[in-house]
Amino acid sequence: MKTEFWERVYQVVALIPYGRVTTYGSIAKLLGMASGARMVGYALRAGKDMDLPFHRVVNRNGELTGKMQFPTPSFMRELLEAEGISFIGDKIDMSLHFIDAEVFYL
DNA sequence: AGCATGACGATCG
DNA sequence: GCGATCGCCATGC
Repeated sequence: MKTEFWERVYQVVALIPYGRVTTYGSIAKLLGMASGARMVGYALRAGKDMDLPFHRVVNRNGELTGKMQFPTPSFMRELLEAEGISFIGDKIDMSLHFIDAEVFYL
């Protein structure tokens, strides 16, 4: 990786609990970039070849905005449903599965 | 150095 | 509730 910021993003993603999801903004804030949510997504895209649960990171609205980056657009959702995550239409039921990055990252 | 781009987020009409 | 806009800031050309 080129920046430490990216490494930290990966570390946080790796700690997301099974069956839970967090947001780009939450991670960005945790890393000191409250308004750098885009950078988080950028970092994930750059490291999509790593073994990390990127599918557990969604935008604030629970949308799988990164599904296009997976082999197939439906793959991301399949992984999430396999973890017991429920959907409302095409979005994740945030009230049940969202967990702020600050909660699990120590 | 300048400009366009992006797995976002908040606001506004 | 939805689309248009703007702000954010690292990357890449």
